[in-house]
Amino acid sequence: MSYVKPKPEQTTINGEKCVVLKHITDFSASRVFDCGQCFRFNEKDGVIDGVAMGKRIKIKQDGDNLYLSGTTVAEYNEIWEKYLGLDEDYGAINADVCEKFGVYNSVIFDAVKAASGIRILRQDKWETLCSFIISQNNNIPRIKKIVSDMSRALGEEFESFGEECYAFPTPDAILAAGIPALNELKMGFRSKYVTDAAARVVDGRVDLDAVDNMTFEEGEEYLMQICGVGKKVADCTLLFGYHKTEAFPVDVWIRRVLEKYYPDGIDMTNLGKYAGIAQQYLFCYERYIISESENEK
DNA sequence: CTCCAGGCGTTCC
DNA sequence: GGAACGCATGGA
Repeated sequence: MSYVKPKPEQTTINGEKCVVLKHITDFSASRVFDCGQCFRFNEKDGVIDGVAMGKRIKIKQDGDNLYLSGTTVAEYNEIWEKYLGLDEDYGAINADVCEKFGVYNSVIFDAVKAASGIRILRQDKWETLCSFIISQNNNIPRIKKIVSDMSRALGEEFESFGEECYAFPTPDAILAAGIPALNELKMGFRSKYVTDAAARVVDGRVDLDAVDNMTFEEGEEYLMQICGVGKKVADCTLLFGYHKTEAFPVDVWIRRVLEKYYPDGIDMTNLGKYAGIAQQYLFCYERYIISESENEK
């Protein structure tokens, strides 16, 4: 049975116009935005609120209904369907992940189950690269604070829902602000890395659109020319910013999870085109299941 | 106080 | 080629 993409409809809740998607499957809004792939959304009173693609959007999930306010059906079709990954058949992807890793590999099986509902967002390339440079040797709440502060300080201002909002800063704005301005945002040693990335994009030494046509390995090598971009940052950028779903930064950190169960190591080659998605499931498995069970001790 | 957080560059062997 | 170390910052 083939996947039927959810169809957006205009509706109204509490007098407010919004877009509704009915009968969505394999989608958990709270997990999608809390799983560490995206740093500009926050959940409050069941509403996920943030800025992406230069626009403010509020998202509320009620069972298999998904409500998007601050947008229109036309804009959903143009931007948010792909951004949210609602154009993809995650039932099939998850089956593929389990098959490639082996259904008898209990870690992956449990991870897919634990991470059920997570989708890989198709985020802006520059925002993804910059955010994951900031992520290094840092924790998610502080990454979110720095990204938020930087957007407020250097991003283009616009109004939404009667509030001032800020787009993610352009490379030009960051380069113009300079390292001292980034230091004031408490970026620490990452200030020079973000500046180097911005400078390379501005002067054309790095063409982020050129990565679209590269293989995963070519994209890795290309992005790693930026000072402060190693394998981990490059892989996360390729996965979340370019949707190159085979990206798998296993050498850097995910092995930690697997070694708990496979002290002798497991074969990480030929994991298929969704290895990056499996990687994110493992990250969430640790974030939501392992960490929580350790907290209970 | 120390340890850690979605790492990376440098230095040294 | 890989191990050890420093790096800014803030929370636990």
